Amino acid sequence: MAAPKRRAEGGPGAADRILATASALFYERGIRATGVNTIAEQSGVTKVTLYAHFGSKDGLVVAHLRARNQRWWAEFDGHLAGCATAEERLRAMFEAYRSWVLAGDFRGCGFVNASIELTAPEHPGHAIISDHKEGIRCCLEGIATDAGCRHPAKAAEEWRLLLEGATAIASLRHSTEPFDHARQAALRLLPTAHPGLDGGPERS
Amino acid sequence: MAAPKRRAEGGPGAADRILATASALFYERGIRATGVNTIAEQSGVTKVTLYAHFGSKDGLVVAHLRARNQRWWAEFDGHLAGCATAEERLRAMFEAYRSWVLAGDFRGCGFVNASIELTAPEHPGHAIISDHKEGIRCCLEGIATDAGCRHPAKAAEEWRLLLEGATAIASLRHSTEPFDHARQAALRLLPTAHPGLDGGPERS
DNA sequence: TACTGTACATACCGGTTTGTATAGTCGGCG
DNA sequence: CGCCGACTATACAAACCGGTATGTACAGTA
Repeated sequence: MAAPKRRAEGGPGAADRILATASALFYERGIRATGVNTIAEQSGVTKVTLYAHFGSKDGLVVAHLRARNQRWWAEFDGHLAGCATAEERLRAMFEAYRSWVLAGDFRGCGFVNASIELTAPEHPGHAIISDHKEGIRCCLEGIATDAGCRHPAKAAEEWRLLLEGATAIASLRHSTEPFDHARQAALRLLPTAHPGLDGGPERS
Repeated sequence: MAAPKRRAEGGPGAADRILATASALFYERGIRATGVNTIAEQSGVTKVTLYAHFGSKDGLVVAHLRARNQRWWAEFDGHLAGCATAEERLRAMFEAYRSWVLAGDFRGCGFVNASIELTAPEHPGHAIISDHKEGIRCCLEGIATDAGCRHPAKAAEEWRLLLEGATAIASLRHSTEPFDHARQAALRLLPTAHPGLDGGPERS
């Protein structure tokens, strides 16, 4: 058995164990590729218990996305803590992603992956995914504002594209390089070098 | 019946019909979410015929990726034809992606989506996906060279991140805006404004 | 005429999917 | 003590998965 059938004193309860294994498997193998049977087995729990806690597989998927979002921001705040200037925070942002690749279990953005797998557009998971991405954009806009950009929203939008693109390419090549390139490009777009111009002449 | 059982005179053969429907369904609904039964039905063909032509579902997936790659480059060449300068070609690149969203059936990059769904790292599809992405990078590097960049490879890498990120975000929001932002950022990174400097001061 | 290639129809294989029904076991608490 | 909530074990349903076996119909060709 992978886990004790009966909750060890002080150990995590069934619901926590289920959510933890589901979160891991959904990210590592994909949502569709992971069956509820496997999740139940791996968490040392019966399917009945799983359904008593989460109602359906979709319910478990939603719980997984919520939990992942929380974990993401917790880890992220840790990376950004102690950054004084806006540029430092921008660097930390890319560095956070970079270290994520090094952690080993990197398989791209779990939210983007989920949104691809969740074909039904009305799936409640999509709202969580949108919120997550909007949160990142918002965070970047704060950095742009603090950096004195004239158009912070625009800068944030461009940085987020670099971040997102680097995540996609890093996932394909299993490399940290894309984040180095993305960081360099982002800093070059940072208007510190060209104050009041958002990084350069206005072109479209 | 969706299609005539027997090949109409001059119409596409069974293999072509199978590949066409499979390609459409794999992209629109996802690979795992599309069963061979559905593909056979939709193309007006029996499963036996499908297996006679493609051997297995994986074989069909590979054929789909190959076909999609060919179609992609064909359409792409059309967009780039008639562009004189390097900047025009760069603009056309983003414009091609933009018009793709407008076409209606946009659901992100089919190759990135496939690579997420094809969990097994040894799946032959991954090689096709890598080739596709490398082809784009190569195309961008050509543009960067023609534009007189000192480090064309670097510029190409950055542009591709913008392109890839815009595709991901556009897929989430079903909007053409990401490509506008990406194009603007790419042009700002273009060294035309700062010849010999690859778009600005060297920062890292 | 005889053969070959292509596609047909039908039925089946073992396995997996999500989800449920039923009955039993255990620990803690009033 | 009795009860309740959390959990287990087993079994099942109904659909679907990729893939195969058997046999037939028809067009073209040597």
